[in-house]
Amino acid sequence: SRWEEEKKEDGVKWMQLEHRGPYFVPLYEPLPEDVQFYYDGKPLKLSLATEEIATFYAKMLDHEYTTKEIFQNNFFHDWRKEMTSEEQEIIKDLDKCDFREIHKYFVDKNEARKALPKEEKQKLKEEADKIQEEYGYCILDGHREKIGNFKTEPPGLFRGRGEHPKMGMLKKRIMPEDVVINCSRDSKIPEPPEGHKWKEVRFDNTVTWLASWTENIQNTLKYIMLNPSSKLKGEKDWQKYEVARRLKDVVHTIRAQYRKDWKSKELKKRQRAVALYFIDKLALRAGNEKEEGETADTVGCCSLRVEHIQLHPQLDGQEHVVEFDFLGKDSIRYYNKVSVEKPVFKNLQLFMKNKDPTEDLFDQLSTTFLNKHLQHLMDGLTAKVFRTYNASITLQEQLKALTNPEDNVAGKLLSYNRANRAVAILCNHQRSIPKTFAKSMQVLQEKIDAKKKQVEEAQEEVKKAEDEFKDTQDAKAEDNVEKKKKLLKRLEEQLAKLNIQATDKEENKQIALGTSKLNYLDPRISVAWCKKFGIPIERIYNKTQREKFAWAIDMAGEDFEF
DNA sequence: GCGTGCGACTCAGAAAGTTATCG
DNA sequence: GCGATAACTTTCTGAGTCGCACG
Repeated sequence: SRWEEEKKEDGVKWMQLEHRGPYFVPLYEPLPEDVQFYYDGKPLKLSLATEEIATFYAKMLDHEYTTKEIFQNNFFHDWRKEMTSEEQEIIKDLDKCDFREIHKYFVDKNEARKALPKEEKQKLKEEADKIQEEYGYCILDGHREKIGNFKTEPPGLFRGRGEHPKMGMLKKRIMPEDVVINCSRDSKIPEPPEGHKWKEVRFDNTVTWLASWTENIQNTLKYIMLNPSSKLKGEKDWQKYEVARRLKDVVHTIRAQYRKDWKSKELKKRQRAVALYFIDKLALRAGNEKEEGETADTVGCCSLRVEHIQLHPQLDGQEHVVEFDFLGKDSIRYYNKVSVEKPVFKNLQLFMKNKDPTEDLFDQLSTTFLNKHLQHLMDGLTAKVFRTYNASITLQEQLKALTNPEDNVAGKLLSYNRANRAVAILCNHQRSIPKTFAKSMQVLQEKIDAKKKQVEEAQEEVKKAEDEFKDTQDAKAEDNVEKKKKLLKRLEEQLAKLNIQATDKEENKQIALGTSKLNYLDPRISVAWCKKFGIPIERIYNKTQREKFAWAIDMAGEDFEF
């Protein structure tokens, strides 16, 4: 297929890479003289560095998390470290700090920017476009490719997800001296900003990143990489789905194997087999171990603790029910009650016996051990492949089951969304209910009611016209009947469309469809579905998505099978 | 060997920004 | 046709997975 002709040596990702380096966010601009910080009720002029950090906090005053003790303590600790000794002498209590004037200054500034005249906004946009044009692209093997994130992250206060122990810590400004540049030896090497140097320039074509730096909160690397529309990323994406398709061929064998292993004499094997069952059936993530105290307390399959499940021999008329309740990736809650096969239930009872709630459910198991086993079952198989496989196969099955060829485009799109939704539910992709949800739902309902009324009126009009025609039998009255019927039909269609909209909206209020669409669903399934039912591809993929999935749009015919 | 830390990559939802829609 | 608002899109950057080097 399309990429096979230019196979590279193992591990080599490119032959040529040229770019401008990262775009550095603007330096701090001091506050105007009349915007003041107050300590213990009295104005206090801060040093530049101290003031900058104060503005980070001031900007966040509206956020609920600035009220959290951990956030405040982390912030105050890091802030004090950057103060002059004089400032340290004075500023000893965060409660005596008054950032409100600074806060107001930024709120006003924001509004002023929004209220700018059209021409001014246009000018700003052109400036942004120019930066994008200059820094937003690279040359990779002769092709101009879009970069995903070409700007350094601005300094600020760290806010992790959930109950993160490091929330409020100071995220430092990235300087050229922190940045490692990666490009090809013979390319035009990016110039560091005036008066600065790069930390390092290297020429490593076994990696895909263009620049990297170490962030100071978790002490981990951050990268500048290509946009999903790039050939490099697209090829990788395609590979991912090909691995998942290979799993389809062997999944039955693997399922038979883990069923057998439920009865293994080795406890470790049993744990692996039960964990794999969860990963397969419930699309759980692998669940690597994490360093305690460094991140929020979240788990995946292998790191589940006894406290995260409850066993019910009987529940709501079902047998062997496992009740899951834990925080997964991004501290999103996973709550599910699942009826499992009896040996699984018995094994879980065994694994939980004589354990504290805080102990590991699968105490013998690690993701490394699990993945070694999977690798042995199929080349390239890891825990996450099950998520991709089950997501994609579910979409395909749901589309088959839900699409009614008789439906109009809106009806078919509802079916598509429902199939997509089934996957999002499987993968537990949630979002917070939009703030305006209740209100906009009410508005929609009112529209529906109004439309219903119109339909009823139109029905009566039709009847009246028909009666008149019966009486008069003249051509004009006949025309009128047709006219009224046409109107009725149009109104009925509008009503149906509104009802579909309302259904879709309600079903979707807490479900995030984007993640599965972008990362788990083989796009060729969707492309094939569109072709088969004559749905324009633009109706399911926007411009960005079409760019990312160009390979699939190119490749898949209407008879593509995952 | 083998566990452990780290590097490189994918995946994640919130928030900001832009466009479409509606009265 | 205009302004408010909702819907959609883009940006942002944190949080996972997983392989491998290293001691």
